[in-house]
Amino acid sequence: MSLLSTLTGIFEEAFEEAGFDRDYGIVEISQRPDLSQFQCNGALAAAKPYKKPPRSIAQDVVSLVESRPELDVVTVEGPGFINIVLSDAFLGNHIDRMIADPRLGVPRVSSRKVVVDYGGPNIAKEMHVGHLRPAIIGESVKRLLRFLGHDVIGDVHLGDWGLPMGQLICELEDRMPDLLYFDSASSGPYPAEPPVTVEYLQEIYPVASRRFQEDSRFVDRARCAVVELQEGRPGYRALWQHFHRVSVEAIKEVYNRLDVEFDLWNGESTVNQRLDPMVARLLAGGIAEESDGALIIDVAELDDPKDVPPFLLLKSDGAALYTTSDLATIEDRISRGTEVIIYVVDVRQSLHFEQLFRAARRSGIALEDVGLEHAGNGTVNGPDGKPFKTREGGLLRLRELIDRVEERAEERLQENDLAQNYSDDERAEIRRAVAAASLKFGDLQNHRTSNYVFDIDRFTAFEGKTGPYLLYGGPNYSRDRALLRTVDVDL
RNA sequence: GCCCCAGUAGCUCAGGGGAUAGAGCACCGGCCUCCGGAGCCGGGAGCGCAGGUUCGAAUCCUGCCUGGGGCGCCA
Repeated sequence: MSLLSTLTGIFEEAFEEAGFDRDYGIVEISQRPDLSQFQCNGALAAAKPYKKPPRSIAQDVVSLVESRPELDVVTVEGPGFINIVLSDAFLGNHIDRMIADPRLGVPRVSSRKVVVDYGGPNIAKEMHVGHLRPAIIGESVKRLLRFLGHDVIGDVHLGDWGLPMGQLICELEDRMPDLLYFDSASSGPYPAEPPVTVEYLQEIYPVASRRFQEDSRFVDRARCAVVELQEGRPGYRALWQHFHRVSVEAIKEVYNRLDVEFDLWNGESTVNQRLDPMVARLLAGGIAEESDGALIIDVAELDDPKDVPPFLLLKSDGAALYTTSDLATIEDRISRGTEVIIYVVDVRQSLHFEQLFRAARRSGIALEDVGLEHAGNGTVNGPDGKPFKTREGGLLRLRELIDRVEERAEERLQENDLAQNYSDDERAEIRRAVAAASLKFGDLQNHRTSNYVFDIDRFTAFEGKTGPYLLYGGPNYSRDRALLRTVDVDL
C-alpha cells in the first residue's frame, strides 16, 4: 500500500463520515513542500455542490482525522487546502516495510495476459531510427507490466511476408538463376547454408523495389512468386527460411545492443494460413463488402465527429494487405488467450489502428473484454527538427546511430578519465551500457507521443539529467557500490 | 478541405483546474585537506494571440496564428 493510497483512504473515509462524497478525499503530494508533505484539495471542490464554505468543509474533515496515529499535523490553510504532515513513527514504519519488501512495496495487480507488439523490422531490410522508440518504449512497457504481475509476451512482429518477399525471390533468381531453389521441378532437399548474407539481401532489396516500380513484367513475376510462396512451393519456402534466418540474426544483434528482448519472433507470415478463412468468414457474415473492386469493412459510427474511412481488407486485385494480416493477428492472439494487446507503433499510424480496432470489434474477432490499445510513439528527429535522415536522404540506420552513440560514449569516458584500467572486454561492455543508457534515458525522458530532437552530446553527457548520470550519480548507483566495496560491505 | 499532436526560461523539455509554474543544459556567484566532483547550494529569466467558463486557468471551452503529422488499394 503506497503512502498516497493509504492517505487517500483515510481522507475518503473522513469526507464520507462528514457527509460528503468520498471521492473528494484524494490526497496528493504537496505542491508546497515548505508547508506540508501532502495535501488534499477536496474541500475546495466540494464547496460548490454542497454550498458550504470550503474552509468549513476542510475543518470538518480535519477534526475527524487529526487524532489518527499516521498523521502528525493536519491544518486548513488558504481558501481550504488541507495540509498534511505524517508522523515520524508512521513514516519510519512505512519505509522499513518498503526496504524489507523485494518489490519495494509495489503491489502486484491481478494478472492479465498481455501481448506487447513493439518491433516491426522487416526481413532483408536494415533497421532504421524509426525502430528505436518502439524498441525502447515497448521494452519498458513490457517490463513494467511484468513487474506489476501481468503475464506479458513481447512480440517483435516482423514484416516478413507479402510482395517484398516476391520481389526478393525474383531479384535473386535473376542474379543466381542456377540455384536449386528456383528449379520448379525440385522439391529439395536444399542446402542448410543460406545462399546469401543479410548484407547481400539488404543490398538487393532496394534494387528489387525500384524494378518493381518501373518494370511491369517484374511486377507480374513478383506477384506470381508471392502466390507460389504462399501456396508452399518448396524451393521458395526454403529460400524464404534462409532470408528469415539471416535477417533475424542481424535484427537480434541490434536489439541486443539495446538490451531489448522478445519472447516471440512472429510476423506477418505467422498468420498466413488464417487469412483466407478469415476473409471468407467476414464476407459470408456480411461484415466485409465490396467497394471499388476492393474488399472493405465499414467502420464508421453514426455519432462519429469525423470521417472514419473504411477498413480496407483486400486490394482490388484480391491481394492481402498489412491490414488483413493485422486483423488476422488479433484473431490469432486472442485464440491463444490474449486479453490485452498493446501496440507500440509510430503515432502517425493511429488512424490505421482506429480502423483496425473497430474492424476487430465489428467483426466479433475481438469482443469488448479484450483490450486493444495503440500506444503511439513520436518520431526521433534530426537537428533540423525533422525525422532523422542521412545525407543521402534515407532514414538513418539504427546500427549506425548506435555506433555513433557508442563512439561518443567512448570519448566521454576518455574525457573524464574513467574506466581506464579495465580489460578491453569490460571496457567494451561499459561503453555499450553507457551508450544504451544514453539512448534509453534520452528517449524515455520525452513524452511517448511527442517527437524529440536527437542530440547526441546532450544524451551522452555525464552530468545533468542523462542516462550516464543515472548509472553513476543519480541514485548514486555505481558510486555507492564503489564506496561500499572500499568499506567491505556486501550488497 | 477534414482530423490528430504541439506552441511554457536563451536551448531541450516537465507540469493538463488550485497556494509562489519546475528540471537539465547554458550563464553568473558560492561550496571539498575522508569517501569517485559524473557532485552540492544559491541567482536571473517564461505559459503563441484574443475571447469565454470558474471563487481560482499554463491546465477546460471557442476562434485565430505558427509548426509537425495523418486522411481505402504503401507499412
